[in-house]
Amino acid sequence: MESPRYIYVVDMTFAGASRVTMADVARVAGVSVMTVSYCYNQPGRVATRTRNAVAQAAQSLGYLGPDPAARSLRNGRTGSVGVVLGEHLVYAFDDPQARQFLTGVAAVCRHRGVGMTLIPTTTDERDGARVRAAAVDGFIIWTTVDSDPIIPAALSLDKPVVVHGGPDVQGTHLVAIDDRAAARAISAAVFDGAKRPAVVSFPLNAARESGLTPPDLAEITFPVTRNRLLGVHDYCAATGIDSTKLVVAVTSRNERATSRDIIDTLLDLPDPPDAVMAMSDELAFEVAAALKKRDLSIPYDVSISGWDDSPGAEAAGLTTVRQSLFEQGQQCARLALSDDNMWQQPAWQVVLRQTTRTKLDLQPAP
Amino acid sequence: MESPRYIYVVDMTFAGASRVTMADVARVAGVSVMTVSYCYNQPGRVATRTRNAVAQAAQSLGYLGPDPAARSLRNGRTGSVGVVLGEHLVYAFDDPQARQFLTGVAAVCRHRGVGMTLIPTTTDERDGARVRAAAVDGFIIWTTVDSDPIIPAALSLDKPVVVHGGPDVQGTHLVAIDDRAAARAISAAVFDGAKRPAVVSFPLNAARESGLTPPDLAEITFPVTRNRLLGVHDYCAATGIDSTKLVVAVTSRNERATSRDIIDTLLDLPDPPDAVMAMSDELAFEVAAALKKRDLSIPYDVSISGWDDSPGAEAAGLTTVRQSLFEQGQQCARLALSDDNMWQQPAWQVVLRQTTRTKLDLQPAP
DNA sequence: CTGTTAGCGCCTTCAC
DNA sequence: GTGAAGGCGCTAACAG
Repeated sequence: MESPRYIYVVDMTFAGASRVTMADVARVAGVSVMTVSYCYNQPGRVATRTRNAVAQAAQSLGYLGPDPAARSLRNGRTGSVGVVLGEHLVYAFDDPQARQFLTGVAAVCRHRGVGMTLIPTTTDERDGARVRAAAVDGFIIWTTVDSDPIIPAALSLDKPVVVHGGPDVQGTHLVAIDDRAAARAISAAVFDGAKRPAVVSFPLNAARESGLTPPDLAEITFPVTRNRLLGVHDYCAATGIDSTKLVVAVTSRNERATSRDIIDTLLDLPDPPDAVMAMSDELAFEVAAALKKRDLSIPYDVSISGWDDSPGAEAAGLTTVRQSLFEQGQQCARLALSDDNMWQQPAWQVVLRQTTRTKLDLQPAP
Repeated sequence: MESPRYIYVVDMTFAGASRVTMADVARVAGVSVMTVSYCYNQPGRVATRTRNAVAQAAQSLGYLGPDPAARSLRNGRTGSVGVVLGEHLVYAFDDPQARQFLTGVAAVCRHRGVGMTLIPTTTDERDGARVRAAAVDGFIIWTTVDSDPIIPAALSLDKPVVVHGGPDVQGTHLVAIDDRAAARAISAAVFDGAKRPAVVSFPLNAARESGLTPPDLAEITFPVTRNRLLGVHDYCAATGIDSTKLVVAVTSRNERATSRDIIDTLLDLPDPPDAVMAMSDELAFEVAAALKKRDLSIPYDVSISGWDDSPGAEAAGLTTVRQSLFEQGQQCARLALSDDNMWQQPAWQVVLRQTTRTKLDLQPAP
């Protein structure tokens, strides 16, 4: 003997509602199906009396409006933007950058009354299918590797595809600051006068191996990481630093606990750095904590810089690259909803505070 | 003159793909439409040769798999769970509790390969329509007020509805700890020996007015807030404390910065509290900071307790109610996907640390 | 293992 | 201001 899975409110307004269709409402109201459809989609077109009759019929039957699946089959819109966070999904809510970005996306979605669908991926070959099977009107892809197959998969659907961070693929919109220029500028702030510059870097590629790597640009497939390292090299080239001597500590994740080991390794080198450019404020905070533990002063023994100017950077006096992930999230959402043709590259700015020694003015050229 | 909105990869595999249907593939492969459908949905059922022929036809036409809208119109499933965070949506990613919860939901979704659709609401009368218009297989509703209309709206669709926190509505699944019992237990820990107990509370209702309110239970429509205050009253009743003398500082949001003013007001009362039960660890941290600013010692001048045992509580030595929002998120997701009939109420536990003076054993009865 | 039939619930198109 | 026809792309149910 089976018992019902759910117990419904007895009110007939709601019972079994999902099986009621426009046709039922039309029959009860004594009008055609089209009239019911108009009542929901172009109410101005329907006579007030008719509209009331339809409303009453709908109410008495517990009809609750057009079915979303049928509607989107018919008109091709789903009312949701897809957001692909990659393997990242499960810890996206812990990453301050991803959070600010998602908040920006959410703000636009809420304003427009559209949903945001987080699409899970797992780095296996079924990801393309999952992306294509998502009922969304456009895609936002959180920073990924150069030839991530989900990008062509998303592109194949004839819907807007917006990539945040990178890579820059033909047919997509790229929303990202000029990481290379910003890296060059922040290098000037943090490496000014340094003898032994070092970088604490995001992962190089999907393998996410941590290590003290000499920067082999060829194996870097995360565009953000690559562009920032290129910017550092630009600075080295311009100032006569031998960039092959640059130490790059690569973390496997943008998270303090995860990066602790490699940062310790970096600071305990026989010839430890006297200036550290970190690719995020989080990582910079961890470097600062590690320096404090070693009784090294910032910026006199070691100057450090972060990236993002996240909440907390100001209080910590951290020199950093300011950018608004929130605004970038908003921009991505607008582009994914085809609601913004006025593309402009997001702004960035070097914010000089107390963790670096330089007094130079390091803003980007206008 | 119009220029094309997107530039597509020239590869014909992808161009204009979205207009290719199963019928086209069937024609080219020389089979029926059903066979193509089987190839995608029950490949084991199709002969290898046929399957290859279909795959080749699909490839040559640039067919990329079944259209999600058509598929869900037909079979009634969408492959996504809806999550309603209320007005909360835009700052949900800042709230540590909501984040842990969402991470739990995301973990299950990723495992099952289903998406999670965040449904925006704005507290206007169109919310019901927005909820119903979401193409999802089930709803998860983040803690809300007693008679939030989105609950009947979601219920009317004949899909599983899971409410986290509260309210407990017939026909929905409720996932929440026994807040009342837990509040009584944590009260025993934090108020033990106190002369002037106080509570720093979540909002009472959707108005979210901050204030130093005498606890009028009738106006409280957030079940979580109500249950926790009831638990405090239970404790008062059992120990002979006059609960009308209990001071309740109500915050408008579970966030440190927002709650600062009311906490200052509370601590600067002519007769300030000597024990504070806060409804979250965040709020407790803010209380601790405010006490420190006043050079009051914890727990000797003032004992305090938090709620959730979030990361950070242990390091701070905070006495708190431990619960796993992550597991609760997982449970909600499973229920929303009709994948879990083994419902059991989530566990909680009082964790005694250094911010309270009591040494009693305060675990829940088995 | 493959095909036929019959819609899913709605909205575009075109008539009146 | 309203209605009739037709089909969006797919799959459940049932043959064979």
